[in-house]
Amino acid sequence: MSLSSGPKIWSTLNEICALLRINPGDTLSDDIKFQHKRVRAGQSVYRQLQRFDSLFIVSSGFLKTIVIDEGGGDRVTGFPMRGDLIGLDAIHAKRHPSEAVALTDCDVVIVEYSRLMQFCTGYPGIMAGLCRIMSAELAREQATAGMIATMSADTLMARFLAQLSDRYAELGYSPREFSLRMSRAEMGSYLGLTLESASRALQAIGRAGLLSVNQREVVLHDVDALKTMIRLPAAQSMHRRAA
Amino acid sequence: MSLSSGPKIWSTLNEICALLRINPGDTLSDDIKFQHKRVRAGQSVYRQLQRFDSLFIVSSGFLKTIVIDEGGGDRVTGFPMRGDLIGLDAIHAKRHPSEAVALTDCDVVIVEYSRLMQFCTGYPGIMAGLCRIMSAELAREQATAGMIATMSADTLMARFLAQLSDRYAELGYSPREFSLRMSRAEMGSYLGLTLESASRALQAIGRAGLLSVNQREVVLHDVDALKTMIRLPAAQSMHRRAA
DNA sequence: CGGGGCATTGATTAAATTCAAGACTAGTGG
DNA sequence: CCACTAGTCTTGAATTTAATCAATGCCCCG
Repeated sequence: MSLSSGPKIWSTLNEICALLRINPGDTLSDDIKFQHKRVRAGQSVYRQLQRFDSLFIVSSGFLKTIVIDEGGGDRVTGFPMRGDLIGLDAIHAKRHPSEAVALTDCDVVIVEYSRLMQFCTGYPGIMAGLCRIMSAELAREQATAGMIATMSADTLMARFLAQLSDRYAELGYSPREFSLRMSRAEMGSYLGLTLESASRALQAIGRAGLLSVNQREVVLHDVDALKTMIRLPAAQSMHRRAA
Repeated sequence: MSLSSGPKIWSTLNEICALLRINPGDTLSDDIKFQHKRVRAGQSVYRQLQRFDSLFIVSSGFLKTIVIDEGGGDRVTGFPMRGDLIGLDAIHAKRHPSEAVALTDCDVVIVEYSRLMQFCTGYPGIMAGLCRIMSAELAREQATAGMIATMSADTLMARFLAQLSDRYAELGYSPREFSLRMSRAEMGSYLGLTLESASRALQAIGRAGLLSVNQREVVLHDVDALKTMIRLPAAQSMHRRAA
């Protein structure tokens, strides 16, 4: 169905399971198809307060999820990329508490929630997979949340870069050299910092010799050192310039 | 329902659904029973790194969930109470990434995960309920996480107290007058503050006339005002004493 | 070539942490 | 019954960190 000539607009259930790294445990008909949706950079996959009916799987591209508080200020809660299932936080209230904005042109698979529930009853492997994904998300949030309160700006930034590096590696990209797809303000918001602090933290790590940064292009010189500084208890900060 | 003579040691599937506020959508046999477990104050329901096989539903008592980082320092991630399902973050890795410690004597229902999955395939209502619970947890974490980075210590504390008040109200206790079951250090850890800052924030709100606090006993004088100060954008802080 | 976002950098200010005493409470044993 | 002790909580002063305020520089795009 998908011709090499253009973007894919339908995926089978099997393909979806592969994207999500779920082992369905049954043979699935290739007749079960899910539609794709293309989203331009700057556009939203779903908006806050919008009625929930579908989850989305990122097939390609890079997005941010944000929560907009009463005051109109928005906070970045994540940077979904290929293989991520987004919209899970909307199941509870049947309404999206957050918004997913494409940072690059994106291709997402539309997974209607009622349909997903049907597959869950039919295929226990899919249900287990869904639970595992939600659990992982929960554990990740939990681990991150507390760090933000405890760690210094420099350490937070190091952790963020190390995480990004790992995710790129998983997707088969270079874990050493990549492009940040988000602005300093977006990074900062995600880490609970101002854009100035985010910039300074990045520069500080650069001065320590662990990376080179030029605008949004980053080269990590020592990924291991980056990961090491994360687990330093009270983080000897790098506020002196490298001699 | 439970005889006054002693603690209940078994619950039916129906009772569990009621506790979790799930509508199963089917009639369930009362022959399906789940064992309870009593936990003394200070004891753990499960420990970090322990192998995962069961979730737990809090039937009575008050607990804290903590994550212990490499350095041995622990951070509080939540304060589960009656009706809360705990251990969900362990499904993914089949190992508990956090630990649940009883702050008072507790009674929890043991829900073996493999059994739960079976009920999920048999009863779509239960599966939907589980998904809703996990989604709610996810949304809650997300909403809280960012606030910690953005809001002032006073505002965080106000928010925390307002939340506690709401939860007590839901359980049929007084939303105005209650006992904090945790230490200042535990509150602080949950909010990303030191114990001193937690104490000061509490005193500041007290001086503003919104509450009286004596050790762990709290009386909220104006719950609405408390909730109002939460949504003030940059929080005119209350660092002057009330005239 | 000019203009509008972004990003960096510096100086100042505000907030929370840290360090350090003391005060209250409950529990223990004389 | 009263001191005594351990644990928790409050309060104060100093220090530190990141936010804020304010330019300036850089790059891409029209």
